[in-house]
Amino acid sequence: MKHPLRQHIEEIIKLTNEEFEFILSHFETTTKRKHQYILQEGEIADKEYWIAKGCLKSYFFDESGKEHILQFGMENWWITDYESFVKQSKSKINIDCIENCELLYITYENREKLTKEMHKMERFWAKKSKFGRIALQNRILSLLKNSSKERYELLLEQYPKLFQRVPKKLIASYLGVSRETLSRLNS
Amino acid sequence: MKHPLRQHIEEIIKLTNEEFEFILSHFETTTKRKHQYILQEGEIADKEYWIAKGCLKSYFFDESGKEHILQFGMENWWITDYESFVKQSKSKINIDCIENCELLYITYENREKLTKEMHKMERFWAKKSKFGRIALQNRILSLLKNSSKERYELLLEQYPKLFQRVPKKLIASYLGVSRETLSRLNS
DNA sequence: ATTAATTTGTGACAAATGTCACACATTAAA
DNA sequence: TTTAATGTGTGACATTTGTCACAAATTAAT
Repeated sequence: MKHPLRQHIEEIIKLTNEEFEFILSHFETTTKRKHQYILQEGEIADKEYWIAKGCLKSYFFDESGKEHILQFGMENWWITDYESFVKQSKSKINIDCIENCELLYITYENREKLTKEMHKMERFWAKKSKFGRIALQNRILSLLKNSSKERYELLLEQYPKLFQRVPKKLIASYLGVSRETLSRLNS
Repeated sequence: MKHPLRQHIEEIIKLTNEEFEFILSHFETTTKRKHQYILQEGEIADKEYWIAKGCLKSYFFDESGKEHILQFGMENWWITDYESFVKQSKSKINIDCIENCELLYITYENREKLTKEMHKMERFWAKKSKFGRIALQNRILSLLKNSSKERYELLLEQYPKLFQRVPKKLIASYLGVSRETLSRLNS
C-alpha cells in the first residue's frame, strides 16, 4: 500500500521508492483541531500544506467585516496562501480548519531545495501551478457567466461531499451570495 | 537598443546576446488588423502570442448569446487560451484584435522544445505561470469582495490606458456588469 | 460628404439579491 | 442534562442590477 502522498504525486510523475522517501524527508506532519488556524492575515505563508485528512477554508474579511471564502481544502488537496508563499510577502488571508485535520507540510526553503535537487519535482509543481491556474480561470468564467443558482448547482455536482461537511453559510460565501439568498435558491 | 521581447524576458531572467537570439529563433512574427481573430472557439490553441503592439480581447459567449470578456491584452502581455494551450484541448474561447496588432508567437511544439533546451526558459515560464495565477486569484478576490463600482474604479486606477483604447461596453463585460449599469456608475 | 454601423446615455420597469428581524433546529460546551 | 453557541429558513422591505426601448453622439465605410 503506497503512501497517499506518493499516490497523489504519481498521478503526475512516476517515482522510485528512493525518490519518494527523499521527497518525504522534506515534509513534516502535523495535526490540527477544528477551529484551529494554520495561517493568519499578516503572516508570511512559509509552508504549503497537503491535506491527508480533514477540511479547511481559506478566507478573508472585507472592510465591512464580511467573510469571503476563497478556497476549501479537502483530502489530497494542497492549501496555502499561494501569493504569500510564492512572493514570501505578508498574507491577506486566513486559513482555518473546519474539521480536525491531519496535514503534511513543506516549508518554502525545503521546497526550493527540493526543486533544485530534483528536477522531477520542479516539473510536478510547474504542472500543479498550471492546473491551479486553469481552475481559477474557470472559476472566473463561472462567476461571469453563471447565475448564483447555476453556480450553486455546478458546485453541488462537482463536490457533493462538500455539502455534507461544510455549513451552507460557508458555501454561500464561496459562491459570493448571502446565506439567505442561497437558502432560497432551492425553492 | 534591446529588442522589446528581450527587455520583457530580462525582467525575470538575464540573457546573453546568444541566448536571446536562440530564444527568438523559436518565435515567428505576424500582423493582424482590427477585428481579425487569432483563436476561435473549437480550435486548439497551438500558439502563445506576445503582444508587441496593439490590443486584443479573449472572450466567450454564454447560452443566451451574451459576450463575456476574460482578458484584455496589450503591449508586453502574453495572450492565448491558457487551458487549451496547456492541455492541447479544444478551446472554449475566442481571441480577437480590437486594434491593429503586431504579434510574436511561439508554437506549442517550439515552446516545449525551448523549455527542454534551455532551463532558464522553463524557469521563466514557471514564474510567469505563478504570477498569472496570482493575478487570477486577485481577480476572484475582487469579484467576491468589491461592488461593481469599486471594481470599475480599481480597473480605472490600474489600467487607465485601457479606457482610452477600449469601448466601455467591453469594460462592462470584463467587470461582469451590463453596459447600462456601468454607464450609470459614474453618477 | 453621405450613409451605415457602433457606442453611449437614460428612462421605466422587472428581477435578483442584500439586509434586518425573528423563530426554530442542530450542535457543542459545561 | 442543561445551557450556550451556531446554523438554517423565511417574511418584509430596500437596494442593486438587468432588460428593453429609444435617441443622440461618435466612428467607420462607401
